[in-house]
Amino acid sequence: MENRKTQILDLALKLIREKGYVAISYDDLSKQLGVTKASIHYHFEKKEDLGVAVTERMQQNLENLLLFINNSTMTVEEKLMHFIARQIEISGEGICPISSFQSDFVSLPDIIRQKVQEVSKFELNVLINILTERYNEDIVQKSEDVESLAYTILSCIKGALQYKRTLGKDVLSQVLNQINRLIRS
Amino acid sequence: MENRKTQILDLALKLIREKGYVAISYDDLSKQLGVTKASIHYHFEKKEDLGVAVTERMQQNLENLLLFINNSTMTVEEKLMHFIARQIEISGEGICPISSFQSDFVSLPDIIRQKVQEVSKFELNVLINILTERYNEDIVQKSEDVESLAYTILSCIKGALQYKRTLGKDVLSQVLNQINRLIRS
DNA sequence: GTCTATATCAAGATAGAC
DNA sequence: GTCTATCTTGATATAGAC
Repeated sequence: MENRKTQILDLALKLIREKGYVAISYDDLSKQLGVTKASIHYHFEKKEDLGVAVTERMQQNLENLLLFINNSTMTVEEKLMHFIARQIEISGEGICPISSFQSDFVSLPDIIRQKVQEVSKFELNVLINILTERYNEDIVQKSEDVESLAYTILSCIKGALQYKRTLGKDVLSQVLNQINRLIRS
Repeated sequence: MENRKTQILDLALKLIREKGYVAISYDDLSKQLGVTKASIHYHFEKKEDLGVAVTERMQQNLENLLLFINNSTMTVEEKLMHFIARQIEISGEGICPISSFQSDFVSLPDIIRQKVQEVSKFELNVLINILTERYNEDIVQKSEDVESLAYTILSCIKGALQYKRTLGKDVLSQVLNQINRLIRS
């Protein structure tokens, strides 16, 4: 069943956002799906394989987002807000999966580490593209400024999603206001 | 030996920054210190006890920082930069221990979760104090603005420390530039 | 493709000697 | 205060039946 494989992947991604890659087990997955551990091992022989598949799903999600944004009639600012909204929306009760992998980074197998770096760079580039378009319309800025702005926006969002856990939900909306200040000034 | 206890605590804090609370084991600690697991269990009967002790150490570190800042002759901007520099300096090869606990949050025992929330709130207040002083000197701003600025600076720094792992070391300096923009505008 | 059963290993934890 | 030895549990992983 190709469907089951996707189902496992979806759940794994959700649990990684909630508990992290190191903390999730085949037992967690199997119980929540009502199948046995062995069944999951059939689809993803080793945990590493599951981890790699998850990063590929993340990459895919970002590519879909990029396509959607590029084919839309949104203004550049709307695109940026859409990008940010997606990050928040996807996270649900958890944090961004990239943050999750970053926290577990030294415990990850090499292959997963490489994949996470790839996804992370791709995500940065998606944001840089959006911001570059924005700055071409208005004030022309040095490309380094756009890059550092992209770094900052990503750091802010991901950091805020984590602070939500210890400081409460309103962290995000407040941080969004400050991001808007950065973009407009 | 009271010294051994501190030694364990120091190492635990370091390893939590590098690998996270869930990922570290009494085996890691004992091997690196050249003692047995049982010896560590003597000082911290359960892993939970070690986790709590680590959060108390974090709280202590923040209190020391606050004292140092309040008793110094630094300008407010220098205080802020000192605050940020400390966060970075402490992290070493890892991320901020608060971020680390936030990532592991749902896997933590209740007591540790509470402690982490306390430390997190205290850290926020230290930063708010610094910023409030700053804004009293210059433009008077609404207190909510100071709070949201504090949220944002914390999120930025912690997020950037994590992105360092996937995007490289220069993330931090670039983010710092943007934080300066936020403070001055 | 999913199951039962089992092997293997590491982790948290405890008992008791020194 | 540190040690050896041991228990228990949970996790990754594999073999083989259905």
